[in-house]
Amino acid sequence: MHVITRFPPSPTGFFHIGSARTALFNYLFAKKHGSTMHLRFEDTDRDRSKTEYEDDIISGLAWLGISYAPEVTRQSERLEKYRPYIAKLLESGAAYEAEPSEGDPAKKAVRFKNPNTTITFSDAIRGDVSFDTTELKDFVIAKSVEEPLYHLAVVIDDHDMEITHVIRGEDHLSNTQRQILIMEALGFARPVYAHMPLILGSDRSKLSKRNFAASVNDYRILGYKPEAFLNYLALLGWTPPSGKEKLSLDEMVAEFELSDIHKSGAMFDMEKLKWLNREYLLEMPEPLFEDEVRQRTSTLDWEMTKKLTPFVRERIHTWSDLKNLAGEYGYCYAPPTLDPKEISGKNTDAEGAARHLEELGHMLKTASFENADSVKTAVWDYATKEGRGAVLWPLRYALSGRTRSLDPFAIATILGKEKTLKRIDVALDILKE
RNA sequence: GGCCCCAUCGUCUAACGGUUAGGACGUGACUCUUUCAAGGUCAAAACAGGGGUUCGACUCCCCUUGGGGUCACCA
Repeated sequence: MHVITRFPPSPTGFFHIGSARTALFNYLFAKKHGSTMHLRFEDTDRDRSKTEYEDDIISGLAWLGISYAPEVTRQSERLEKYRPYIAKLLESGAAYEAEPSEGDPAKKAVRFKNPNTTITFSDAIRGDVSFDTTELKDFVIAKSVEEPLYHLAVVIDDHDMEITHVIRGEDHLSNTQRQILIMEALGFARPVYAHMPLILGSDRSKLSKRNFAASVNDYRILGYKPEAFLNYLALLGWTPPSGKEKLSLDEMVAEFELSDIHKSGAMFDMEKLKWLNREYLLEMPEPLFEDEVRQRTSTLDWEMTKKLTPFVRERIHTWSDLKNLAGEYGYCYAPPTLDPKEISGKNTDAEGAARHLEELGHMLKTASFENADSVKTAVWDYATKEGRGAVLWPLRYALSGRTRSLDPFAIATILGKEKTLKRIDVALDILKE
């Protein structure tokens, strides 16, 4: 099948997650058919269009790994291309110059002469859809003979770019009738339409720019991996035939079909995104993961953070969970302040805690600190004999100064033998006071 | 309000006339366990309502209800 798709954002706001999914599906479909997607900025509204928004969209696409044909088009740069078509419509009587333009009284707006018919088109996702165009009246298609408006520009661009499939949000469903009307007046062939369901906010309404984290860039800042975010986006409104929930971009391409896109809107569930992101974090190769952690914790002592990393890896969902590292695992970076009342825990008393810590100190002096297991092996029999709670709580507390922390074997491994023994001594001194 | 689209657990979804209506996230319990997580096991949780069609409807048709979109010289 011959396929050419396009992603036509209007640079009037930051890259929205709904737009990102539209881009993704257009990319997937094109790629699936050995074709490419075209990026086209719909910036006929010069007042609202900003280059900073273009930049945001471009960098967002790059972040997500969605590629497109190298030649990017802008409607603002194609103004002269539209003129002959407007002239043609005027000439054939399909359109006429009407009242003065709102912005400029010297110019006349161009209205499309509505034939008042019924337009029926077949949507790849929804089947046949019909509209009676009568209520559209004679709608305006250009501010003047040289300033086309959205519907006209889209139709001409899609024709010139030989777009075969228009995959866009459901919010464009009722726009389609206008565009088909123009298309027919111009004698253009119809593309295949596919109107995707909308991504809904937690109140089930359209995810607007006012909603929290509606921009792609928000997710980069929140510390999500682009692969995970993209994967989640794909799942909102599409289920691959394999039923897989975790799939790479290439796997998506292989499985993608328009007919598998859903019809109804889907709420964005941050919790599931977090879960998926953790899955991606967990499967990262060790060196890559360490590298990311290092870059994101540059203010901390890397020697220590590096040792902490394997334990942290199990516990984070997004990179931003790393922000709390110094707080959450402060005891790794600096000796804790101990509360004498907390040292013993609830399974023993101060006397017992002191006895156990003393004994643990002896055992750990000759133990291997190679890894958490080796530390565990050194003290496990003793702890089991004396009561694990009675032995291990004082140890863990002596090392962390926290009622909640990593397990004592992990902490000991991270700290190393010297610091571990030192902290046990400190705790003992406090107990003896 | 007119027009259009949509309707399965709280959420994302599977089912394409015949299933104890399945899975995932989340939630709860239990387990593991020195704490907190993670892990393991189990559980609760849905076909919006009403009519048809059919031997048989989550699946097909109609109506109602509900939700959403759209009605610019924005895109």
